[in-house]
Amino acid sequence: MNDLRREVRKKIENGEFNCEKELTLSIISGKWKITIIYYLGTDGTLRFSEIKHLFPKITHKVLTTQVRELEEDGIIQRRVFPEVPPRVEYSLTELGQSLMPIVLMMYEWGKQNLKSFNK
Amino acid sequence: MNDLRREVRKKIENGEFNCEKELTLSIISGKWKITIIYYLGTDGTLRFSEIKHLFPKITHKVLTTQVRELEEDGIIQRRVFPEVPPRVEYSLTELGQSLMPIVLMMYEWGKQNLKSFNK
DNA sequence: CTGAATCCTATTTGATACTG
DNA sequence: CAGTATCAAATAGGATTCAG
Repeated sequence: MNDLRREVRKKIENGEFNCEKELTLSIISGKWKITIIYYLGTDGTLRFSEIKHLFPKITHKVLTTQVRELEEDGIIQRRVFPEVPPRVEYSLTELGQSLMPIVLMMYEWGKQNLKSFNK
Repeated sequence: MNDLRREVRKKIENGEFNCEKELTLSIISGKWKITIIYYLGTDGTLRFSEIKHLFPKITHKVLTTQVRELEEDGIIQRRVFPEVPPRVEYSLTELGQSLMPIVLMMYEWGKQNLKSFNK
């Protein structure tokens, strides 16, 4: 769905309208992004390895690209500690924080409607 | 991103937790879905051709699959009128209506943060 | 520990043409 | 008008390996 990301940014540059919802969607779309945002929003700060631990099935590379895109979008902050071995901590930016209400609402909606989908 | 759709449904069947947010995301993910939901939520009922008209660039086939998936997820209702030429009208179900606050929030967030992304 | 580079595959979207 | 079928293109996600 990163097609959306690029496409929406292009639309914005061109001053096209009607892409506000797509903008928001394009940011949180990605198999792990909302959950990453959710955890960072509730836990505060997490190391790369801690996030990786939260998703047993995520690949190293995939996590890297997901956080990188979120960083590009200004949603999360990446702080590198010049140590050996390296330590990298991620946290929500203010912009990312402002996304939390939406994420929480999605969480609530999902919780309330889980049964409907459990055939 | 319909990979998510299938995957989340499987998780739900297996009684796995922590997929509430993904459930919500999996429903609205898709290049045109939130916008379709948005229009149906504000305009009420729309014919297939009317929706198609709203998205000059959408393909016949793609629109078909998007509405079909939304229908499968119980978000929209499809009413077929046995006429010639055929008429098919789409509208939000109650479940779909309950999604509107989220869609509207995404709209607002996008509107307020458009500038941040317009470098 | 974090992450970069490759390579590979499944999925999604799109183009096009055909049907009742 | 609405929908289907087929085929092609793009890309997101994953497996694996190497590096500082």
